[in-house]
Amino acid sequence: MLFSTKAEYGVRLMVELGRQPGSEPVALSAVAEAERLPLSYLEHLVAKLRHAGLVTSTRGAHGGYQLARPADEITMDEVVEALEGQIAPMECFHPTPEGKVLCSHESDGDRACATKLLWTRVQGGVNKALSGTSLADLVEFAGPRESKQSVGSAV
Amino acid sequence: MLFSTKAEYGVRLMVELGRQPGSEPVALSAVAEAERLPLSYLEHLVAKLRHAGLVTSTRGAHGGYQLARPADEITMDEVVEALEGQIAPMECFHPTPEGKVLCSHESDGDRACATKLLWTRVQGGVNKALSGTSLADLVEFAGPRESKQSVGSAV
DNA sequence: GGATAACCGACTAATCGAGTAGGATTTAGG
DNA sequence: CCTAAATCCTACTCGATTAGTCGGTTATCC
Repeated sequence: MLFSTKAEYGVRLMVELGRQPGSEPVALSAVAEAERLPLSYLEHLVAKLRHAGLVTSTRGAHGGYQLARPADEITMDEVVEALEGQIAPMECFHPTPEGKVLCSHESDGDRACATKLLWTRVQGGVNKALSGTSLADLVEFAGPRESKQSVGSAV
Repeated sequence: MLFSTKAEYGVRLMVELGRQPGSEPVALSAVAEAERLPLSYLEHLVAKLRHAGLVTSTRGAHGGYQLARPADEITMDEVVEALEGQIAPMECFHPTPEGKVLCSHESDGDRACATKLLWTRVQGGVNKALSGTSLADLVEFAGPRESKQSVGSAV
């Protein structure tokens, strides 16, 4: 598996927030029930999303969570990275702030790391998929609440 | 991390086999030494590659391993899948023999799984990167033995 | 003040990754 | 035939991570 249920649950949580029409916060317990996910586990995940600045919270009665930004300004690479940590195909892969890629094997001496080409391509593919998909895309795909719409194979 | 060191080590092992010029088998201990990897761990990995029909072995003294096919006929999706198992972004993702994708949440009743769109795109990106890269590409990228050639940033 | 809900940290069970260890089997060469 | 070199195979360990649970604290609305 490329990703764990943290990404899965967390994305579903975000979609659930994104499909809420109003501007009132929605309680985590409501999300947990709607998605049939354990509330106490969601608490951990939503904390990560909050620390990443993707959701805001209001405490106390009638409190809950909201998206920090409109859904079409949230890309899924932010979401998945907040939940799973740095997205790199391999342990030795350290993207620098300037966008370059360092491979810790590079200092091996006699040659460039043979696998670098492959992992670079894989990371490119994943990154493109994640950053090219917004939360709004998923909300639209999921359709309005309670109405199961037929979903074509166009992806 | 998307992949573990199983993929990393296994790919490096394959590259090492691919850069051997002759048709004689190379001993795993030679690969282990060249790549500075633990021999006993490589044994596990090469077993997976053998079961997948990617390498052949000859036992006994002067035995070792060889590629089962020319390097340009081996694509990296085969290699990585042999080492890591089915490449799916998420637990719930089950590709059918016909190439379609099933999501176990699909039976949730009230709607299609909201995350399906995202994981489908991610899988597409990874698959394209892996199946679009052959072992020969990596062998060429790594360059000939013992001569570190300058590697451009073109990827 | 009580109910509601976010927040926080500690704990747990199961699984997986990354090896190690030890042996059994096969084969080339002397 | 004997031995060294190799593949092959099973079992084991140790640590990290996943997927949670649990109990308690704080903040807020009514």
